[in-house]
Amino acid sequence: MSGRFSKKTADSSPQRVLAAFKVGVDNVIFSVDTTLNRVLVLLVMRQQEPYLGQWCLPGTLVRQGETLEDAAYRILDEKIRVKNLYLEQLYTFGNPRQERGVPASPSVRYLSVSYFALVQFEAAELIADGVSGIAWYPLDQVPLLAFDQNRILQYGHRRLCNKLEYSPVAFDVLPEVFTLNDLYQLYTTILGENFSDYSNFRSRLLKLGFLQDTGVKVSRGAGRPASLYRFDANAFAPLKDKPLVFI
Amino acid sequence: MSGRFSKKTADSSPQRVLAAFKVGVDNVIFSVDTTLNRVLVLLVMRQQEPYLGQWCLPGTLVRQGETLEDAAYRILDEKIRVKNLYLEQLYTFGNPRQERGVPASPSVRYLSVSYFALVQFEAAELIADGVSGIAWYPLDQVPLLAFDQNRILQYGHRRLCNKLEYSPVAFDVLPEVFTLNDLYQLYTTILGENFSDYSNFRSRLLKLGFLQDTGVKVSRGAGRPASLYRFDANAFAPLKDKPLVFI
DNA sequence: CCAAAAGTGTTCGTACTACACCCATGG
DNA sequence: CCATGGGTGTAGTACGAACACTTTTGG
Repeated sequence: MSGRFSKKTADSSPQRVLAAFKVGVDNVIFSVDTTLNRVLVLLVMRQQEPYLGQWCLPGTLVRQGETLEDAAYRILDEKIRVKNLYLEQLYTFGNPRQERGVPASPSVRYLSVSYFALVQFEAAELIADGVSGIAWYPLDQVPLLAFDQNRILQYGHRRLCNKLEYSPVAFDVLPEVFTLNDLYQLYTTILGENFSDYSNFRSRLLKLGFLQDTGVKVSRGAGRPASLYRFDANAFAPLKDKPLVFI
Repeated sequence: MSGRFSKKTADSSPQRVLAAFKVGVDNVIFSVDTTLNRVLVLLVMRQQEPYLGQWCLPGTLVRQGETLEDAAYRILDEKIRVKNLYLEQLYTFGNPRQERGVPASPSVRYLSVSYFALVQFEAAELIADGVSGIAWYPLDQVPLLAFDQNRILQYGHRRLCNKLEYSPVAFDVLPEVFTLNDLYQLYTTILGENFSDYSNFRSRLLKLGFLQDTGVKVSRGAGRPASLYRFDANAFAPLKDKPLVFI
């Protein structure tokens, strides 16, 4: 039997002490500032002990009658107003030594179900309630977070990169119409400069046929005007769960 | 603002009724019978109400001082003896209407953190404790499970297929040495016959260079004897998080 | 000798890479 | 007219799909 099972304490006494839980949802909310080429994550400042005054991920405890996803959307709604977004469950962390501010019952464990979200930076409007701090942090400048949440963030970042490669998340977070350069900027900002050549990225995506050229041109300063494209979800459907369409 | 946010009830009364939770871990444990070409999942029969006598995924409530992963391994240890296995967290389900047998406190919600496991079928030995039913079910013959767990199973099956394509899980569940046909059988059983031609599968994997030919030949009935190979984790390391090495 | 299983090789088409090059606009 | 960004084309290479073929065993 492998060493992995060393914890096995063949004790099967009928009643063992179960853990009692508070369940919270913590969101890793990303956005992308393509003009400054930065990936941003939304942080809030803690208003209570423990970790008072320290930055952390926006989170909440789950209420009665509320699904986990409900709770995740609720935090989002409390912190930012957005037009489009993508949200999905990320991972569940349940460190037994990590208790959260529930002073009345010190033996209650805190379980964190984390959600991953990607929102449109330009259209996102932070809701400052006057008291609490809230800010977009560039991913490479994130400080030490409360509750060891940097691990969650790291997890979320991996998910962000993967999602971009495998799924059409990008279009959930781009405007209705966009130039191919907008799309390319989003990809390079998240995946780094060396994921693909622009012209190759271009022709690969166009060949797949789910980007409709609207015919409308838009001029951004100097240079030839660019076509505006629209994502065609129907045309994309057959490519669902085909691997790696976007790299 | 999108319709997605219709739940937003601008009520921010300071104290809302938080949900209290029992947290359980439920395992989706797969194994592969390559001789009969079947993917199997481990089910146990419920011994208590609700859903008494109905099949379900092996699960447990999380105890004090125990991590989620601890709990997942504990269930495994209680149900089967295995040599090698792969285990990772799958998804967390928290339906607020789905209560679990905690009759003393009807308002306590049940939260299910599910884990995905893959074990070696040949070396797995089910632990029958005389009372409870336990069995490997072929994936296409799984009955209606308690607590709507078929959703979890479906989720686990998707993960199984993806894992096989992206990561070297297969080697966690094959013997130390194996023939290329053993490996191929594992893949076809899980992914279906039409994922790749044997000879192409062969040459692709060998070219990648993380399979060491031990030189030892093994003869299985008629036909030319096959070489036994060994997975070289070091040689594989540089291919980590390179996409789609196995398809 | 033949069937069965292991292993090798070949052909063909497609897809990615890395560029070079043309186009349209603002200053 | 030229710098700037948008867009097209091409040569070389690599790789996967399909399938023919050789090798080595047991009966």
